[in-house]
Amino acid sequence: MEVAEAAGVSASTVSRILNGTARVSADKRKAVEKAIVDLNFTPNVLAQSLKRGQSKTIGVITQAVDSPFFTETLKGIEDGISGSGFAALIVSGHWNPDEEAERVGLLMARKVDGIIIVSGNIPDDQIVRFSEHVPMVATGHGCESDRLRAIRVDNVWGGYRATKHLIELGHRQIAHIAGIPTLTDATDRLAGYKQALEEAGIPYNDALVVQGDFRESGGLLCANQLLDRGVPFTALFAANDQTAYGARLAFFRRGIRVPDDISLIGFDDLPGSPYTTPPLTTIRQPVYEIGRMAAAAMLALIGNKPFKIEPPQLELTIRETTRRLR
Amino acid sequence: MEVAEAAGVSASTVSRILNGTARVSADKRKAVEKAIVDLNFTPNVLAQSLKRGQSKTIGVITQAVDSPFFTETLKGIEDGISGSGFAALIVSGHWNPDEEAERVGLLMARKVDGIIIVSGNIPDDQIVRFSEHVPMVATGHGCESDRLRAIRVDNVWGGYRATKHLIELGHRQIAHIAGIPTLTDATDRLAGYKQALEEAGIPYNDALVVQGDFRESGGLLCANQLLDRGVPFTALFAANDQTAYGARLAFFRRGIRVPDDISLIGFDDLPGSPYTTPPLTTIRQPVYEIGRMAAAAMLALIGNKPFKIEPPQLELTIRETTRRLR
DNA sequence: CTGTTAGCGCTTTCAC
DNA sequence: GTGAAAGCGCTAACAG
Repeated sequence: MEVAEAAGVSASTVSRILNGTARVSADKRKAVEKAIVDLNFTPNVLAQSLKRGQSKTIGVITQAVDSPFFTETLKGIEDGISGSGFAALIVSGHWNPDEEAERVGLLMARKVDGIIIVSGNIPDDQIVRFSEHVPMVATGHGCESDRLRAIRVDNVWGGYRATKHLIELGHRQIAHIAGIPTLTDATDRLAGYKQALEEAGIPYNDALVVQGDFRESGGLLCANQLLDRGVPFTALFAANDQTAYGARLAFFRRGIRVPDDISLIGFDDLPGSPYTTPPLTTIRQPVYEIGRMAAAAMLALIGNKPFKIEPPQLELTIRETTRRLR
Repeated sequence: MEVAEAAGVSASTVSRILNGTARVSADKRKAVEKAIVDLNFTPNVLAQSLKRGQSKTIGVITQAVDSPFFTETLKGIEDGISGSGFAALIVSGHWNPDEEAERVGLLMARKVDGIIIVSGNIPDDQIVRFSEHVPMVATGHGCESDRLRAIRVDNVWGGYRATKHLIELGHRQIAHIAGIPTLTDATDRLAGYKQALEEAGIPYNDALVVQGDFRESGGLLCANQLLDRGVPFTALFAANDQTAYGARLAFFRRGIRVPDDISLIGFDDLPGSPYTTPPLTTIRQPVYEIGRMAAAAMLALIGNKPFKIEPPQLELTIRETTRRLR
């Protein structure tokens, strides 16, 4: 390499200094260090990777980089690997299992040292199969194996807790805007809703449940639908905060006051939720912490170190969109 | 390579088939294709890159992956390069010039084929210097050179247009919560605010301007500050939507109605802004389009193709937080 | 302590 | 059309 020549030593010596692999005499070290600065030299990570068989890169598959929900997790991952010498290669799967699988291929071709998959629609058994080739960490999935760690919150509990909060406030007619039915996050929350209802002896009413899409526009649409059905309700549990935002606007449009006329609870606790008017009561999901945990688990997996995943806890965050009935 | 052996041909032939570099007889092609499928072979991109001297990777430096403002641009970039065979390596600089410079180094060490830098605090001349080593596209910067393209919106115009909208509605006492003063985005918007005032013959009043931080919490704080000063105002121009959200909450807390008592206008048009209550009037910034354009410009730069950057236009988006005075 | 040698997986002349 | 050979930039034995 160029530096070696300039410093009058062999390439090996330069490599040794760069990596601290072995002791080098002080004078040669000086010469090499000078040459490195003079030539503004940076080792070619590609060549290093090819040689070492690992690329110091962690692949991350997210679903939509534009959703605040994912970006918080991304930030956690980023913070978690920062300083470790690894970099994150981020790609999106857009909730499409085929696309996700293709992305996994893309990442493997780049010889990433591990893949973190943030939520998504890939079947669990396929993830297990992938993990035979490369260490994986999956959030929002339940499966584990030798080289696969899963991080998942208890969405059933979350749906249950949200609904129970409403019930505790005296509500009995509680509507629900569900999420995308193919995602277990959504169906789990719905299951929790039903469970809380049943526990309180409130019969489940199909007319009070409508299917959204986890986005604001869906929330707006669904709330209107709910209202148009004419079945009265005093509280609404939205499957996520974005849905709640949309529903909130629907209510606003019709002059329905929150929480005076209808109590509203969301799910996620997005960064914007403390700043809605009024601030949104919600189930806080520790997305940032999930990201950090995913990163830590991956680093441990790569380094063959033990790591215990503490399942992150959901938390009822009471703000001002829910109130006691009467 | 393994595939070559399995198919009974040389590595060169496999390479030729993989890249379509030369004609290969049909039978060998068949054999190789079969072997590829059988062995589930994917070429090692690292080795390819090392050989070819380009990595099929575009580095992206963003400032904070958790801000909706940046993630929209990121999505645009991602969509823009998808299908081109390139992948995006995303890192954040956190508004810290030193950190940004270090990240550029990290990306260069990985031999990225180009770097897109999304906003940030690196001095322009340093970007020019970087661009001597690797093609660059910078958003929010003005400098251009041989291997450097810049994409920037006219923030002065935006600040001017926002303020003028308020003036057209009859407002004369217009407050402003500014952004981070080290960012030209912020100072430009402030300049536009002053310009509109001057044009309308309204004297600039220091007591009506306070410095925020482009975030909700800052907006809340600053709006309270403004209110506490006791200098009356009927309209507020917030330097970005997040600031507007915070200010909106401050007003809500004090029973000040928007837009009945105070008109409010933001800047950016974040995905959530059409869903605030009431929906936020703002200056729409085409962040997604900026991302796409950055990607297209980069691809053109890499391919040595000509590309004309159409400076993206800001647009006054009137919704329901501003109204005519009286 | 340090230089020599071989090779990571691929592409690309250069012959045949 | 196709194989042999060289080499991208680096690291890791292996000798000294």
